[in-house]
Amino acid sequence: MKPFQANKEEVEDGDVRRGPWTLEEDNLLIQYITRHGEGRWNLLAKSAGLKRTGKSCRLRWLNYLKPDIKRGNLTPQEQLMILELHSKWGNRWSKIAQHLPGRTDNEIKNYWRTRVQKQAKQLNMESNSQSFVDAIRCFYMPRLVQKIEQASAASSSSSPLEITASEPYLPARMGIDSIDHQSYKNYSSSSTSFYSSESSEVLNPVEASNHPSNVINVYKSQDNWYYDMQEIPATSATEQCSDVHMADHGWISNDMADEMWNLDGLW
DNA sequence: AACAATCACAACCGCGTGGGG
DNA sequence: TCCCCACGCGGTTGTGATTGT
Repeated sequence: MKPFQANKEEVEDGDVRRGPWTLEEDNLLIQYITRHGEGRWNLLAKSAGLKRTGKSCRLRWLNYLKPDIKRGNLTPQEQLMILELHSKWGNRWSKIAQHLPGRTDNEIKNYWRTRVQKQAKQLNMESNSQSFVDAIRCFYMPRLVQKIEQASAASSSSSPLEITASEPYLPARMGIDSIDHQSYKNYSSSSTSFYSSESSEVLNPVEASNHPSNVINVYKSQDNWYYDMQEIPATSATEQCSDVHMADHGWISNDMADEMWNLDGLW
């Protein structure tokens, strides 16, 4: 949907307008908030001369007009962050959005519904099922990390290396028969930590009771996200994502691994 | 080229919460 | 304590764009 486009479906219910915002309305809202600030949305709507509800004004501002809104596709880093945080917090979109500067809860929610839930559907899984959570952790998240690494490698000539990993993170293809456990073990579900630049604190420290040293640290500096993948001892178990573990869950198969792989382009 | 199906995302809706009177 | 209001959150819907047939 293009912004600022007048729409024949626009509705005026009494004195309240609904539907897509016009450029004129956007300008009114921006000008008013620039002068008077946010808040008191119902009053703001009236005072600004907008025939909109306060709710509508607030939503338009927060999700679209606010200056620090970041537009464009989510980066692999951001996608990884969303997957990780959602696995922790569920549909707490606002809370998740707090850790993705410039991204709104609405945007994250839409991403989840259109991309992630689609994956679940195609795999005949419930998006909130443990099986799908495992699928995300064991297939998609490592692949995102791989993407991040590749992007980092591609840009390393012009900028400092942002991601540290001593070896290829995953085998090029990860069918169930070809899993390279030694390289795959570097990512484990229960041990990912995120850091914020503002506070330098661990945002969601998850104690990995079984694999305490298997960690990907994610932190932000300026406008860039950084990943710090710590090596883990060779003796660490790989049960989180091993074929044995998956078999225990009763959902993995060669076919499914292939199917997951074929869906890779959708991400 | 035309139509249908699907995607992406802006916008709306209902509900819960908290503060003030 | 109750009521009202503002606000914020999560779920859902609507619609233009894109892709497939």
